[in-house]
Amino acid sequence: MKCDRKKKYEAETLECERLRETVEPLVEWFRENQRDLPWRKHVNAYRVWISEIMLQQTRVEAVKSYYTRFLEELPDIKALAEVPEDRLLKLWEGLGYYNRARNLKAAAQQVMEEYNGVFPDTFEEIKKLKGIGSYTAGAISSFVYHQQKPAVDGNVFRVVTRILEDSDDIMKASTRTKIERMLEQVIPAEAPGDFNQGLIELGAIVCLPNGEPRCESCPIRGFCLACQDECQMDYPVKKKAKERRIEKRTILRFCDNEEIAIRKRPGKGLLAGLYEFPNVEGHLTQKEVIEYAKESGLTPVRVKKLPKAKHIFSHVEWHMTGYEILVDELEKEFQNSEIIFAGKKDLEKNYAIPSAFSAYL
DNA sequence: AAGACGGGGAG
DNA sequence: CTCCCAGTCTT
Repeated sequence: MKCDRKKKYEAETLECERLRETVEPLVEWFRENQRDLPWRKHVNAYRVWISEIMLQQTRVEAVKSYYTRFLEELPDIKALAEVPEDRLLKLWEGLGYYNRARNLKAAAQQVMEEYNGVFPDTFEEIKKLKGIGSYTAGAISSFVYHQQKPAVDGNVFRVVTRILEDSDDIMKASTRTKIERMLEQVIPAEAPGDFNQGLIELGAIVCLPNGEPRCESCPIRGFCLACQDECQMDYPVKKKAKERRIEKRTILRFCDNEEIAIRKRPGKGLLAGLYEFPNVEGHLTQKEVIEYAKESGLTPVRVKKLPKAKHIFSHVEWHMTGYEILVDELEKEFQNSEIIFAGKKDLEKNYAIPSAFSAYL
């Protein structure tokens, strides 16, 4: 009787053979049908790197304008390594997962110091850079340096699990490792980048995540088990996320006729380093808000209740209520050194405010 | 292995 | 509204 390990090995070998059949049609399809995207013109490591980081958890349409603006202002590694953090976060404002931006700068500094300003050209070296994990290292090393390394993102998970009717939970690290291991044996030496991008592009425009996939225009439907069995929607298998906790907060707009009070969030944690309106835990009453204002040294002229708002993060929900507290002369009255007074133009131009606060902006 | 970390689109 | 998307770092 065969041991378990051997059975698994043989199953994987068969799955590799199925995947191998998709290589040629997929590469050809990608070359014919790829979208015209800003980061696909004059390909180099810097441009691919920035685009891949921006594209993490973020849709192509949303990224386009950010990418163009980012590259105009920070056209190379040196410029990125030297950009002030507040300016960097302003360029990133609205994209979310702001640590991605901080990691970009840290990695740029790493490249300046450890690689003489030249982006490293092997998977192993690239992966050592801050913010670059298995996927992004695979993407850069295969798209730019033609290394035979897999780049498994959500699109690839979807495409591969459908081709193979693979029911492993894609949230498990072992599933990623397995798919990477299989793809590594399949990636063609002549076109590693086009094959990887073919899988990704197929997932983005044909093998769709929501709604019915467009199997009729899929170049590899003949090799797809899920398509044959019409069970595409059953893949990928993913364990349900746990429920979000709810946080009640009260947002406070302290303002006079010219300026409004903002403050910088802590350097770690949610929305780290971004700016916000002062806010407190819980839903305060008008009376409590006036009390809070007086404790801050203010003499409110008028207090107005603002509409409720909700903002959903991946792991927490903010249920917000707000007040506008009009003061005679904000800057003279406020006793708190952490508070910054910003005019309307100043706020728009110089401070990154996350969209969680947009209802009060 | 599990949790933290944003924001937006589709139905 | 509810569903979906899912890379990397930290713990």
